[in-house]
Amino acid sequence: MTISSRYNPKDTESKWYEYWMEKNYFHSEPDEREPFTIMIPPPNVTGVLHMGHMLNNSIQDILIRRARLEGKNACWVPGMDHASIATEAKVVKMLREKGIKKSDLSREEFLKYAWEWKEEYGGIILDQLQKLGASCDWDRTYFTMDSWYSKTVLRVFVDLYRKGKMYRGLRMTNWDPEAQTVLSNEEVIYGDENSQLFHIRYDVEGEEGEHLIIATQRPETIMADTAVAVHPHDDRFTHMIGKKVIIPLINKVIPVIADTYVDREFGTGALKITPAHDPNDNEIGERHGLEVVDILNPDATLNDKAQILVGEDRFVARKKIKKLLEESGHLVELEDYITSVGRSERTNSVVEPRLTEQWFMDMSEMARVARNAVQSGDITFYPEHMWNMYNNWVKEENVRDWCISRQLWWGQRIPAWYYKDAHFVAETAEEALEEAKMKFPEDKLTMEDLRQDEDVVDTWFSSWLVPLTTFHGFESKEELEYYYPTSVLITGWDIIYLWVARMIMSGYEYSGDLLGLDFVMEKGRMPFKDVMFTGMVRDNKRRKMSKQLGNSPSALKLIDNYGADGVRFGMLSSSMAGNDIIFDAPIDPQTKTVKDESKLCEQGRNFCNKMWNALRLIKGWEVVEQAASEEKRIINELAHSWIHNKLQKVILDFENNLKLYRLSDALMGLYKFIWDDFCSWYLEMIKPDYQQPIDKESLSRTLDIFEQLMSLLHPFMPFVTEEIWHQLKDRLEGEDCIVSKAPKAQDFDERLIESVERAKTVVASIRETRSSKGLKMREELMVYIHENEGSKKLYSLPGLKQMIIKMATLSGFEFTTSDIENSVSFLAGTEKYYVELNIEIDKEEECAKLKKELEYYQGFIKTVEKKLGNERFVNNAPAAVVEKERKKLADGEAKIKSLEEGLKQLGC
RNA sequence: GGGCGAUUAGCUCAGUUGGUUCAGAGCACCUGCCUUACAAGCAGGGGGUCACUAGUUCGAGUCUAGUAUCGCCCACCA
Repeated sequence: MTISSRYNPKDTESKWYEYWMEKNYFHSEPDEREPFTIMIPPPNVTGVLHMGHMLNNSIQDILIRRARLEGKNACWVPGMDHASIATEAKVVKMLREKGIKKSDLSREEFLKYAWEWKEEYGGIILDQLQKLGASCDWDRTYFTMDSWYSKTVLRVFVDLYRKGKMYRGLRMTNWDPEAQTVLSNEEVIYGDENSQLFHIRYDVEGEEGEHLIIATQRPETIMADTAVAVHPHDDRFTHMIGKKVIIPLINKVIPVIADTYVDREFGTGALKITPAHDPNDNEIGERHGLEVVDILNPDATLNDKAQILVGEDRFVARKKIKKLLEESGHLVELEDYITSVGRSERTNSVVEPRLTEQWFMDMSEMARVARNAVQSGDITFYPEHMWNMYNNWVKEENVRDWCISRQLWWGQRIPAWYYKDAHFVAETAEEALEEAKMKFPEDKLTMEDLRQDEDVVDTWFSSWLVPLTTFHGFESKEELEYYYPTSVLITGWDIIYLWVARMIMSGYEYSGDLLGLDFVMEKGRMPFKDVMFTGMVRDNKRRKMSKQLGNSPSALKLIDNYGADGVRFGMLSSSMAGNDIIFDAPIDPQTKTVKDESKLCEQGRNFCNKMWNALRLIKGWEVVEQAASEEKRIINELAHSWIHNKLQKVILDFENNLKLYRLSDALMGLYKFIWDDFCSWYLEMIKPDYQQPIDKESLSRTLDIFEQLMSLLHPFMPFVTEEIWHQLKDRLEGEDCIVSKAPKAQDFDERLIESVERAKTVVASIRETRSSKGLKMREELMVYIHENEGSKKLYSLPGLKQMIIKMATLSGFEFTTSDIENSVSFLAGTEKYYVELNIEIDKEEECAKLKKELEYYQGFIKTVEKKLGNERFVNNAPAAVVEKERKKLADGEAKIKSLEEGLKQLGC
């Protein structure tokens, strides 16, 4: 049988994924085991797999698979977000390409198209996640507009309304005068445009010659001014505060007020306040109780409240008013100015800030609770410093009420119905009608009399319920009781407020009762125990990877090139919790596009190959009962107890790293152990001579170790480990790596590990000597070690000597009490070794080498002596630290002595 | 403007509670190897004033303050 020297990820990965699915290993049902639950941050239904998803979902898969190997009941719930804005935009675009305008469609017709689009194109990303190896419980896949999900969303809306947390209010929104609709922030595109700053004189009422000059870009709105503001500490204007000024042309009298919002450096230092037509002015107006005068019609022409230029378009009015102001002598100066202007993504017309009625949610109480949840330690953030960012969002002075309405069709329609001036909030139209009938008994209302709110709720108003909702609608309360709270949330810190904070709020607001479950959860109300934040994936210029910039390699092509395991390794090997990761994909110099290549992923692919070849080596051995010789037996014995003990140490580190979500460190620890210790040292130690068999015992121990390594590594690199797992031994039904028992750290013998590590440095030094003298690897050498108490003790460990002979290709390794002629010496620890050479030794070179080393140690003990000579150090430092320094001194002195002897012997 | 973070080798990053020869890993680079699992490999090697300045301390990559540079999030520029 021949196995290829290259591991083939392509066939292997699809084979095992199908196998796992067949065996239903990803599916979870409540049972007596401890649950381990993760909710996927639901990707947009329009999304395609990108680097950020790969990082985020690799991490989730690692934690889920690890939990499975620890014997927990692992449940990873996948889902999709309906993403109202993104999806609606996609559908509108698709319709436009077909020649259909959204405005020609009824709401129902449009939604029909949208659902068709969703069914056909939506959710590609979930298939792509499978390529990555994601072990989600696909039977539980949800969509935030599934009917049962929407039902919960509406129920929450109604409940909050009844608790008095939902209210209608005026808010500055972005108005598209051409489409005559409100736009969401995301639909407004800002860009710098040339403009003019008008300096206009406002005369003070009743004081001849006194005036203020304000600066504005929008002179056509002066008729809507209800105040002029200056900075309270601006010496130029303090005497004006409280006086009245006259708006030119219409001669309306308005007050001069003081507000710190005004920037003294900008313009003239005096700001006209137009609460109806500017968001900031609106806020200032609220602070000072100013009147709101709206002078614009929905189509952005001036209405009769403007008094002049009525019926003119806003931009026509601007030109005309310029002339009027010039004529009346109020236009003092005209300054060219560049300003950022928001335009509608849909019509490209300049967006007009406009006050409209919206639904709001009162956040003050919820924010307080959410703040406490993290502060009190109910929920832990990794890394910890994310608390600062979180706190900045939820602290009292920064919390703003949440504007829930969105002027879109795709989403949960706001469950509010209007009749006359009243509104009725209910889960169904029928209930709303009942309420309306009660209020207006004499009107004989029917459904046709009620008008439902046209808007839908913010997408986050559905996704903030993910942990609470997704276990409902499938089964019963047992599910929620069993899986909730979820174990950990993995998400990017960019949505810490939009999503994380709000899920915490909803978690504390609701227990099972709201969801139609007649119990209150006992385990706690938080939606998750830990939150692990991942960083953003950036390019080598530190820009966020995005489609628009074209700076991201294709996720799927990377998987094609390196295998999912290779890519997972690449993503994880450099990503500390919460830190951004720089993913350096090379640029093709000719096409200037990003290549689907990566050094990190290459390293992952090579790692797969390394393990694959270790497998090939082992599989190639013939087996016999007994070791070939006593010498071999003794080496194998040592090799095994060393690797076994060191493995325990590595597992201990691994477990600790996982506990703290230090996944990179956990992975790299295994990587180094497998590559260096297991492959380079252990396998070389026990490897039989060419075409010789191995003894049964050694082989079975080796297979056990290898098997344990696969089980440990499995969460990070699921495919290659499952493949090797099955190649190692004949497996029974259900005996698969994915459901194996991960080994737990046991006690280990630190001194044994140390002794072998020391021997490894001896081997390295001999190899270095060989290399520097230009000797061939296969040429056998004789090595002596100076006999003393320390060396005798070290080499009393059976097999150590034999191991060095084998690993360093020696003809012999003996104790000596005298110096060896014609040899090169080196120190390992405090022991002195001689490598006997059959060639002439360059004495000068040797001398120089020894002298350099001597100098180093002399300098070294000098600093140690200085430290120990410092009374304050000896008195203040812990005894253990002082003791260590003493040992350093003694060791250093011994080395110096030995080096000096060597120099003397060489005669230099 | 408000907030958060970063600066350690050519590149990407570790360095946990201040204390072993603590200055580290991977990649890249240099030298030598087609040695019998792996050239996607093996064996060796060079390379850093830990951004700067001051302070605390017996002792600072690690703690404090300030400076510089960079990055991000949010709000916005009349």
